[in-house]
Amino acid sequence: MKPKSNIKGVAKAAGVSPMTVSRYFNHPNKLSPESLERVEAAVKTLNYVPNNAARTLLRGNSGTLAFIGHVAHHFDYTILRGIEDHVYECNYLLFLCNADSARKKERHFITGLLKQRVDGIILNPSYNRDNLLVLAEHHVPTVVVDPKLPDIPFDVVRGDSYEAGYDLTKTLLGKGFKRIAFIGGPKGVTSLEQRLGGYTTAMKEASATPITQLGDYSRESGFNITTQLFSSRSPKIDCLIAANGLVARGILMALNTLGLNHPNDVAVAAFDATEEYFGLETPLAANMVQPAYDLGQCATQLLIERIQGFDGPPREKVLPFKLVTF
Amino acid sequence: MKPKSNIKGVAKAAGVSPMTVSRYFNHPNKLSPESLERVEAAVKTLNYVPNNAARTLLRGNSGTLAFIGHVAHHFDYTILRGIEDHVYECNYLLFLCNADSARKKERHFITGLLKQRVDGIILNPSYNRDNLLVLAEHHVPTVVVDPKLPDIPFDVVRGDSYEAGYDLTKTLLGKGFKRIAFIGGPKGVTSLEQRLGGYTTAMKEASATPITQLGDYSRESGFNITTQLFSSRSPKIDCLIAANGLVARGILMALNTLGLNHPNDVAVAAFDATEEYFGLETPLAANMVQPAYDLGQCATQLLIERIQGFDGPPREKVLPFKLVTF
DNA sequence: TTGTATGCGTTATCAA
DNA sequence: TTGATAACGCATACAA
Repeated sequence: MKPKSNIKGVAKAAGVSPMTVSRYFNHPNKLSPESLERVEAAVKTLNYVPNNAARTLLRGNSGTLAFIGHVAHHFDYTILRGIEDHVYECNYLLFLCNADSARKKERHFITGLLKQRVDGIILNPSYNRDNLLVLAEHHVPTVVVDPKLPDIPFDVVRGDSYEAGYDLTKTLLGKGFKRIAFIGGPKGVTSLEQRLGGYTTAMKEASATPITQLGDYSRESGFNITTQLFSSRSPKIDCLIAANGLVARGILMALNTLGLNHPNDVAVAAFDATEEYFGLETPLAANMVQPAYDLGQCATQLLIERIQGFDGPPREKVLPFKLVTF
Repeated sequence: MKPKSNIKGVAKAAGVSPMTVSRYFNHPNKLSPESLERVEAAVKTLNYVPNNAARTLLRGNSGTLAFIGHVAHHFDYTILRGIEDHVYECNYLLFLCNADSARKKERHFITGLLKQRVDGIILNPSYNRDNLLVLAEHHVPTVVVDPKLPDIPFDVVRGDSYEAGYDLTKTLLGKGFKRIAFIGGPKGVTSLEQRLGGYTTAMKEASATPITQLGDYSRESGFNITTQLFSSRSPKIDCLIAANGLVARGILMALNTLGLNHPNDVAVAAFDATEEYFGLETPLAANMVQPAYDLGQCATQLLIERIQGFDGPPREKVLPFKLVTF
């Protein structure tokens, strides 16, 4: 019968006490060279891997983090990559929890993660305040990226949506466009309202009339709104701002169908239109992009500070958008 | 001093024994209605959440699965979604381990997951046989999706690449194309070699000469190969098969630069060109797509069967591609 | 249906 | 530098 692959078995094989083996993994510098060597050999022959469950039980933390969100667009995945890379550097493992913006699914994940004694959570879109409260009650360090709701009792990382809306509109006005419409995106979502605010302000400053047609973030939304917009009235609209890349795609399809040419008849600009969405033939008039990867990295950074004991009031990191061309 | 939020504290608050609380979570049907109610109340007031670490320690399994891979393209992410959804249904939590095809990173994740006593692993591209052996040594149930290497001692799920290559080529020949070239994709990778095999066979059956220019899966690869191909000689090539969506994009860019028109001068077809990569203006001549989501689901299914005790020899599931148009 | 005793693998604490 | 002991929270086996 071969010895069990636990700390005791290794200790016996190495001729030392279990504590020495434990120290081999946790404070190897506190061991004599001889002990070090003997334990190393025993570990190798027994193929021993420490059992994190025992450690978690004892210490109350598991060495794991989690991302709860709704990875639907390329933008979300880029945030996730930023998180992943930083999590990796900090030697944690990451749970991926795609809650699909469904309250029940999100709750399911939260419960599961609490059971696992996850050390911290990065939360992307959540429209549900009560799920956030559960996290607060259990004192799980939590950081929210790109929040959909205002007044959240956690650290928050987001893009500067107001400024982005303002700057994008200014840019377009500067290019000579006069009748600029804002298309798509869900009503009531903080970041979108802020972009809209920036757009509206910039338009008014230019004595232009804001034209907004909200919807959601889908291609269909862009397609339908555009189709309606150009068939109901005979608008003098010369530029459309898409709420995101998918909406832009829908807009382009609609213009195509309508026999209108981008950029000659109507120019299309967008927020967060990532490289993957656009071909060579139709560069956008302008494209204001959130630093998605940085958002992820920054969120992870804040989270780890919390885990390491930072106990100040909720922080808010606001990162600037970038004007991107391709 | 408030009672600790463990099974004992709940037991005391509910006036029952710890075992009754344990049963409340694991075999609630074996409790009297009264006990059930009292425990439920105590759990609620104490905000108690079971500690999975203790359970893992006792049972040896953690209720977690992991995906190790390299999520770079939309295709990979679709596989991941298939995995995620099935994992969710089966009530596991999923670790996301983006190893970026780096041997060292992959090994790091494997070690970490072993420590966590992960119940099973789904492995995507791995070019490293020794990492696979580590998994085998530790008897972690493992399933490989879309393997890059042949002869792997685990369950495997993959697309029928040979048939896909054959069928796609036949389709194009059937459309009247004669001089069809195969562009991009890395040499030595099983699935690509198989596509190539199918392509070659179909070409030979039609008494046509195969023309292949491998590279990798990047847009640059498609761009460069195409540029070279059409400047070095004056080919009578009338159709290009791109190894994937990014390569196709590169090809289209190159043709554009060369002043050649798709589909009139040279038609472009592809494998795995997903919706996101293409606009309205340039539908592909043909597009042979792996059922990525299904691959993920199937892999998860096989994995869970292994976890539940299935102990047969390695299985291989081969799913058919689909011819997709948009 | 309920309860008691025991042990899972590890590490904090204290002692040597 | 090393070791003995106890404790982390839970569920299995058994007893009542």
